[in-house]
Amino acid sequence: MADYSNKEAQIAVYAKALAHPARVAIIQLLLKKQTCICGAIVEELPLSQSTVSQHLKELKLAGLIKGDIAGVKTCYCIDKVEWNKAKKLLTGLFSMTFKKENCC
Amino acid sequence: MADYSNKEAQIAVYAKALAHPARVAIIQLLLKKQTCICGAIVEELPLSQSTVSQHLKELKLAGLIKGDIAGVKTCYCIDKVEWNKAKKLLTGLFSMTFKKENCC
DNA sequence: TTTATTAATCGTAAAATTACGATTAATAAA
DNA sequence: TTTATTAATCGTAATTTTACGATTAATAAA
Repeated sequence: MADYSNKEAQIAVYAKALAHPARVAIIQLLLKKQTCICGAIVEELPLSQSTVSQHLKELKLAGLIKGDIAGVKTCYCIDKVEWNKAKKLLTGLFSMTFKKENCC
Repeated sequence: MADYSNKEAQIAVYAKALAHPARVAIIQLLLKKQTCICGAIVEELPLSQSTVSQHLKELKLAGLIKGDIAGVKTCYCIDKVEWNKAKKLLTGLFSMTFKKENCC
């Protein structure tokens, strides 16, 4: 009956950001690669430039990444502070202990 | 250009399941509570019975929970095996190390 | 200055999500 | 058997997401 907690809402925001394989792929790319130029990301994905741009926008909206315009190109990278918040919340959820054996 | 990996796709499936505060709340409830009767879950959420049922269906579809019909009621609980798979994939993603300092 | 490159945004269509009330099917209780 | 309870499903409307091509704005290169 009560409303959701901030924590629950924020977990949902981060989870939603990772709720599409393209965005998961982008995040992994940014974690691994030396470069984070938008064009390179587009090349790695089976999607058009505009669609990739949209996914980048969503990740940016959730706070997980940030973009830095460098001339004609844009350099993306993980926002470490926000990423660690997400890590804390998500791993926190998954590290909760089961209070009882399954009832089902 | 290539397609997504199974891993990326599966991470997205689990993340999508957690991409709504109501479903995060349900999962937390099932992790904490002694009881997991559908009616009790409905009472805890600011949503109608049918909407909660829909969210339960989505969580079940992602594999994270299972339901056991017990007479007129239905008892829900976390699917531990699947939950641990999700835990492994998600915490795996978040434990990836940064290969370089931020470029932005 | 003109041309090319890069990435964001616009416009749009199709599909998916979210929410609800109403109905249904199944079991339990009277 | 009749009535009540529970939860799934149906039907539906509103919103959001996803995807693309086309256009735009900005910078770089010729």
